[in-house]
Amino acid sequence: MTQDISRRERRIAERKQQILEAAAQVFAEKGYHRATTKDIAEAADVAEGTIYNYFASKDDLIIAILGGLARLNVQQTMLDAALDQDLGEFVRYYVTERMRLIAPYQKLVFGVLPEILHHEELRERYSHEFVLPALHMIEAHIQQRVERGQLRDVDVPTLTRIFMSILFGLQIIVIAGDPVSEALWENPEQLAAALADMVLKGVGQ
Amino acid sequence: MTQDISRRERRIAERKQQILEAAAQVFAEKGYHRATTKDIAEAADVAEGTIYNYFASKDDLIIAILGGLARLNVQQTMLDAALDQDLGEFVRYYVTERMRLIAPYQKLVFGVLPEILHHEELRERYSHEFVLPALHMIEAHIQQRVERGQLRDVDVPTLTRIFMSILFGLQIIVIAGDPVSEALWENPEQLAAALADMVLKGVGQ
Amino acid sequence: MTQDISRRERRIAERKQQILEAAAQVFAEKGYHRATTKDIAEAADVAEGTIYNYFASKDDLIIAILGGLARLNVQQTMLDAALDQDLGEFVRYYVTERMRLIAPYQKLVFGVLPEILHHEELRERYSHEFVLPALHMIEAHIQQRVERGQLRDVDVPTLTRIFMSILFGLQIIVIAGDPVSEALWENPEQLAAALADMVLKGVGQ
Amino acid sequence: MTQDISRRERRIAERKQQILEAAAQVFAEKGYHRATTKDIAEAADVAEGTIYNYFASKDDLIIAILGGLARLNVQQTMLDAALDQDLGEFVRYYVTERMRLIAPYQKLVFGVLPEILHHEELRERYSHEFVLPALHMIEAHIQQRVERGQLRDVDVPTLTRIFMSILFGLQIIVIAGDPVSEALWENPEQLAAALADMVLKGVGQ
DNA sequence: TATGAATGAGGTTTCATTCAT
DNA sequence: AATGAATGAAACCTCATTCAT
Repeated sequence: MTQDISRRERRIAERKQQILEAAAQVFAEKGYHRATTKDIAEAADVAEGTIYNYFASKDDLIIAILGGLARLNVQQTMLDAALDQDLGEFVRYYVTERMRLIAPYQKLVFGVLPEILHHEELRERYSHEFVLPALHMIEAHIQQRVERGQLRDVDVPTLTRIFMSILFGLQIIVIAGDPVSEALWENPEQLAAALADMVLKGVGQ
Repeated sequence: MTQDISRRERRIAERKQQILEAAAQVFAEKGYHRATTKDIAEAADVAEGTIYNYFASKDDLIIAILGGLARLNVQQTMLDAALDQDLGEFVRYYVTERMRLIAPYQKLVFGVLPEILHHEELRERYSHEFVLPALHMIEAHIQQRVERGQLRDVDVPTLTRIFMSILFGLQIIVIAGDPVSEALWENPEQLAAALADMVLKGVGQ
Repeated sequence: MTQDISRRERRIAERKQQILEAAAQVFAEKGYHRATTKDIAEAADVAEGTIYNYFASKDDLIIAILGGLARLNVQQTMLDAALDQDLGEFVRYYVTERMRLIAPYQKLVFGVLPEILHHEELRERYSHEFVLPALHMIEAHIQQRVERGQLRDVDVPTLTRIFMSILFGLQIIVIAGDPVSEALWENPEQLAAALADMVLKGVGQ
Repeated sequence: MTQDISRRERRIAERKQQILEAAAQVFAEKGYHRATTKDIAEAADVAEGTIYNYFASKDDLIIAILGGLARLNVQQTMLDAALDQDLGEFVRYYVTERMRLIAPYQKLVFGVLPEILHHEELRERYSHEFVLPALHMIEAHIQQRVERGQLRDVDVPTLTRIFMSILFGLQIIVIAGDPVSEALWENPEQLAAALADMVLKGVGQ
């Protein structure tokens, strides 16, 4: 009996996931507004009406996708564990890890971003569940390293934003169609190494 | 007679501009797809039909806006003139200048970005008229400074992308709703100084 | 299961037919351009959007109607079977039959004719699926009768066109509002008899 | 003074004619509904607004064109003069003459026909000013020949309709795209001869 | 629960007509 | 009288959502 319920719940969860993945794929491909519920239904191999048995509306799909994205942030535990790596090693590790996690969702993010940004509630959620946690986690981590004397005396909040900006910004340049950035993006280790080198040592003579 | 023609041409140009600005404003506010031609007409204080006396379609409005954005890039002449500034001074100057130019168009850019990215022709244009020129100009400038021995031996294309990523990426974080980044964004000089400091000297001990 | 599919297919076919008949009626009544999709939807007693579940566009409705008209041509088998009738009997039979078939579609034809004639693809189809088959069938039939020595030595293609012109042309005069022609049109047998008499014997002294 | 007025009137008449011819040409080419007032203005080399200084509406253009068509009918005087020709000669003459007159207006007629047919007032006018006069004139003429004993005893009204149907109907077949009919249409004399031969002698053995 | 046809609000676009210049 | 930009009604069509099966 309890098992029946849990099996049922699992089936529901699976179906939700199936539809969600289809939606994510179609949003990534066409952008939110150009993606129709028909497209999504076809990609999920269900009928259009079925979508509405699992999600209240098309907007609801974005919200659910956003929830999935939130889980993409590098885990706090990983960061804690990484405290013992030296700074360069850590930067290389973090950049590589983050790119590995984010890369598959690049197009999706840009497919739904405008929708998120122009939708009060969604922007709040995106901000609080995805962007700010990532910022704060890395900010705290940097702060700890500063306290351990591994960085020279810089403004930690500013450094955090600059550091994260690189990762976010590179996505834009890649998507905008710069082949050099695309090549960088496809070699996470190499990029991570260059980034670590420049960020740590600076580029001045 | 010739005056009549030029007056007429000027009036047409002014009207185009009026509609374009209204469209830009509405796109910035609502995003391309949520912005209706009705909205644009109201913002421009003309009838809906009038839009089509000046632009062939709603898409055409984006194309025209994109054309306007292309003119936003820091001019080559500015860069050439800046070659004699020392490196730190230059970074501060460039960042400040670019932020000053781009800032008013931030929301607009994110309002139309998804449309651009999912529209073959538009993406090409955006890429070739806006993103790549900015990259190549600054890349050439950096290369010249490398040749003058002002930078240590770094990979110029990579440095260029990293540097520009910071500027593009910061926009995302600001728009995503991080108050710290917003504060940074609103003090271009301060941000420019911090950025120059970190980029040149690095953050390592 | 298979029954379900066939039932579904039948329902779809029926709905298509329902919409098509409504469109035909409205086109006949108002002409293609004055007929709006709203009119058609009302005549079919469905919502406007429903039309587009069955037809890709308003143009598509004409194409479908044209397909229906193509089936209106007197069948080849009928003509073959009629070879043994004597000439006068045959003319009377053919004229009667053709009028009976065409009459209900007169107004429809003239409602969509201009659209067809000014639309490259439609004109081709109308020509190849409706006009030319009718011409060629009757031409071949006449040729056979010539070979059987039932007609004096006339130019068969020319005779064919003249003969068919009478039928097509009478429609125009009827629609143009000549009461005498209308009376003729409403008594197919009488018209057929007169026509057969004149065509066979001529009107000269 | 009076001359001024008449000169002015002549200028107005000329301008009306210029616009009318442009409209006729565009209607013939595109059909009434696909022809825009912009098209007509361009073809007439005037501004769109100018059309409305001479015609009350787009519909008004059709009415005026119809008036021009009415003058196309073979003149009564010509028919009277032809009474002395023998029957075959007359048929050849009439057919040739009518084709010569009508041919240039074929496409125009089919461009505006549906509009005429679905417009109460226009259909009336087309009928009373163009179709019926032609029918009645030729009917009266045939009647006279019957009385002179040149035709065997046929029903004159019916013969008239059949005869005129050939001419109207051939237009349809030509426009519908039958190459044989097109060839016939382009050799009025030959067609007239064949027609006269068949109509007079019949095609039976 | 799954389906997919039906819905209709609302979008973009066209174009006959008006009217200030 | 001529112009052509402005107008806005109305057209065609799309698509998120509903609901009977």
